[in-house]
Amino acid sequence: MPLSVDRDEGAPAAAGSREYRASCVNCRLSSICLPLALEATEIDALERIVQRSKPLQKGQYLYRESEDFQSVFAVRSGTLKAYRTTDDGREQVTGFYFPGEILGMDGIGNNRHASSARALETAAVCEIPFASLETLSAEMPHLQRHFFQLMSREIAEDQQLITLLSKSSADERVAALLVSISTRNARRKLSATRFRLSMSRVDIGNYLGLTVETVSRVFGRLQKLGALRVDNREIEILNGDTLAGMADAH
Amino acid sequence: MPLSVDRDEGAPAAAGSREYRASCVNCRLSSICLPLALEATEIDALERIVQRSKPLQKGQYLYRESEDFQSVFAVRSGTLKAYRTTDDGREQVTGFYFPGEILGMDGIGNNRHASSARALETAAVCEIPFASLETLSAEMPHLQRHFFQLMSREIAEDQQLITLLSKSSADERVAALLVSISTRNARRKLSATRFRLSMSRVDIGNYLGLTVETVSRVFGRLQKLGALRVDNREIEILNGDTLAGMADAH
DNA sequence: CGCGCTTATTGACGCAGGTCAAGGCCCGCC
DNA sequence: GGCGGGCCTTGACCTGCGTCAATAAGCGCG
Repeated sequence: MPLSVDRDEGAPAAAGSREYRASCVNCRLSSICLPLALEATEIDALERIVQRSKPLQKGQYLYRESEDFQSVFAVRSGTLKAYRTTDDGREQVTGFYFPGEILGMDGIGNNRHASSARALETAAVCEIPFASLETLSAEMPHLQRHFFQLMSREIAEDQQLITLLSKSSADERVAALLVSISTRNARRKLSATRFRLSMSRVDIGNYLGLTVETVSRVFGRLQKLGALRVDNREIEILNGDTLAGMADAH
Repeated sequence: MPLSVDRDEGAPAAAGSREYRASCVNCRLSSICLPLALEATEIDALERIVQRSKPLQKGQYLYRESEDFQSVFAVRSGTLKAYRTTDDGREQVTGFYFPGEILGMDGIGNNRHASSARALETAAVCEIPFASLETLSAEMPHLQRHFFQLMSREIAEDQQLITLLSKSSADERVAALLVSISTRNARRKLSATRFRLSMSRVDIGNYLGLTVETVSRVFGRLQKLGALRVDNREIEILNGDTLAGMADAH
């Protein structure tokens, strides 16, 4: 199997190459994951600390809750889910991560991962050792700021999920997730209206605080409304306005 | 009214003083809000950027959603709540902040506050201009790390709330909040078993995704169980184990 | 001290979504 | 290609919490 696992792969490696050094310069995801203001020499310094590792197979762990925290990760291709396990064994999916997005930042606080992360499909990530990142950040104000911003946005996004869980109906929750995925696809220049869900109904339900059955019924309802066409995991958004309307309001 | 508004006030100002310069050295909350590893000269540099401002009266805003972000704030005394308003006007309380805790970090990401914050009772805060904090962080590795950690912990806490909202019953949610308040009180060397709630039932319900009526009924139930004594806003925890048991598991 | 307001409690009732159960479909594997 | 196991859908029923409503209890204020 070639190194490139998916069309999202940032910089396609030369066929047969085993070269795992990252190349942020050529990565077409850099606009999402890097601060734009970095200069060439700065990107170079960053590249030197970033490690590109072997692709993860579906179901493989990137890291596990309460493991020592060493690095944060940028998704190159594929999708991952992060989740935490409660004391009585229930899981809570806390996020889905698409190419260009950063995960693992919840481990910084206690030097220990606060959640587990695993691949929903074959996925490749860049590993960014946090100690190096800290050192580099002290020298590169843009980078420092960028990471403060990334973390802050993660907070803001979690707060949005909190609001969703606390105040919205099942229909609104599912609509909001679909809109979110659609928006994130658009940012990666993929179709905002047709895509394949990489996560199961169970994961969706878990993330949104709903049961599988309810998720399924909601898909049915949205389809009947003409907002959506659902064929198993293939989604086509027929009426984005309807969906957006449900998503961010009453 | 004297400057000192509450026994939580970090460094009691000399009577009649109008001196709003902060004194982190003398502040007995510094163990919560500052990195322990800072050296005296470093604390000094930090103090120079921290501003201590006029106390807020109950209901006054510290900042409002979508205002320009300038600073983060450390609570000196009193309690604040942070909340965001959805497009259709509903509010979601995203957190309560007690002395020693930092709020406003969700504004860094977009240079714009992602939530509003107002005082639940008379409260005093230290203002920490973020631009200065960034500059200083680049020079002081301990400080940089400390803020990364603070933000990371905020993420982890939000994720805990997500889990609570998504997976727990009304009883469990209320129990979890009480345990959280109790723990935070203990950290400030206050009683972990007897305290006065600074927030209304409405705020509690809003935060936990419940109605006032449900919160009220839960208090009733917990009381009948003998876990609690409730007298309006006065709480006495009679059986912390029962409560903790409900809080963090099924 | 009594007036009016906000906050809290309590009860009766309804419904969104959970639960349980059954059946169909997709897909990897031999 | 057909077998097996997970994934998804659909239906019938049940329940925890929301909603509505009425009353009470705290509290600032004149």
